[in-house]
Amino acid sequence: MVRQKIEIKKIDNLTARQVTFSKRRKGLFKKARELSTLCDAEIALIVFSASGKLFDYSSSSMRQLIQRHDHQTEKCKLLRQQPLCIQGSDSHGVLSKKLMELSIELKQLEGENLQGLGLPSLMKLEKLVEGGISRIRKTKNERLDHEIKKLRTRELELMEELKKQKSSTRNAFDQGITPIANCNGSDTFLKLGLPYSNCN
Amino acid sequence: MVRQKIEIKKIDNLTARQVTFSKRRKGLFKKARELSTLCDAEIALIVFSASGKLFDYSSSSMRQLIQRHDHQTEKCKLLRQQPLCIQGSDSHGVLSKKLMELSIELKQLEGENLQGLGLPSLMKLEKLVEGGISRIRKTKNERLDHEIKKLRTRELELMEELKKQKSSTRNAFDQGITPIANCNGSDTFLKLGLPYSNCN
DNA sequence: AACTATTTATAAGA
DNA sequence: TTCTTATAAATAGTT
Repeated sequence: MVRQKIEIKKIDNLTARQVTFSKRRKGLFKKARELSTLCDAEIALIVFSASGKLFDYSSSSMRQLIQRHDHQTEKCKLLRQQPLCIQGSDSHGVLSKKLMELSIELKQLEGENLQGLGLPSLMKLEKLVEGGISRIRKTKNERLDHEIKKLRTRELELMEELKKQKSSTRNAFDQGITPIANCNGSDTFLKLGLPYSNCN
Repeated sequence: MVRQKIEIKKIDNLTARQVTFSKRRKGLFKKARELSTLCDAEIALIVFSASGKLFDYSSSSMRQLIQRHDHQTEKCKLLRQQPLCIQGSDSHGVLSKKLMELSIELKQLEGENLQGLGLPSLMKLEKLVEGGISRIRKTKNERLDHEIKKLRTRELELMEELKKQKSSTRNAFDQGITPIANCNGSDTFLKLGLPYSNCN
């Protein structure tokens, strides 16, 4: 790319490779920071050198970004990382302390770091999370309900339009077509949200 | 950086910001790929646009890279156990920001403040919390198992002692008393932990 | 680590 | 969005 254009393949010479790694790594991190700043993007960048040294950057919280990535990638498995690492801090340690408490609580809600808890705490936690999931499901189902209603309305509109066309033109659509929106009860979506409390 | 040098701060104009995001993102990913190839480095790159769209790259397995990163960062866990080792001031509001992020996440895991979330996010959240509760239940049941085993052992010990006393003193405990520890199977606690995945 | 000739990236405009 | 192009930025090879 400079004195001479180079081919993008592994650099044979160790020294040259190390030098290039150092230069380009710096460039890459700079570009990442710039993109984040300019475009209000959230960025996480993890680089391991060939020798295993770690370099990383994240525009906000690395663990939050990774979690968000896991969510998006549908792989929200059990492989979650440690509670947030704090670099700076406030003078009275109040925020740090609060932050740590929250991190721990969060991990525990996700079912991690439970070893320090006794049976009573575990039962309380279970109740809390049960409440949470039922609210999440409720909201999800409201959203589903809304979507389905919208689709049914749209379907009826389209049927109406078809019918008009049919009566005015007597065209090939002259067969009987009925909307599915009225075929089953209005509660299909509720079946997706049966509480599981009776399964415990 | 071209027709005119630009300042690295958030681009005001939405359209310009989107265009720049698209261009620079492409450039960033290219640089990441090149660095990985040229220098035999392991790289993970996660980018969320301001509108929440995910773009990612990893030179090998994203999961492995993240795990490796977590492992390297594990020393943070030790820091966490000494809350007062942190001093200085939160001049940039970084802590406050993280605190807020965490609070929101926590609330959402508890099934609160869900209004801003779309259907896909809600489903992912539900999955996450389901994973959490199953881990909480598993730990709780292990704890219960342990408690029950201890109690049974203790009961048998007491019965043994009673029997000894009975045979030696022929006292008022001369009625038939049998331990309950052997009355039901050893798996009572397992019934509390039935997976609920078939209840959805 | 510094230099610098070139390549590459990209801001603005179309 | 995509292309064009002038110019800024990055960087390969050298010192």
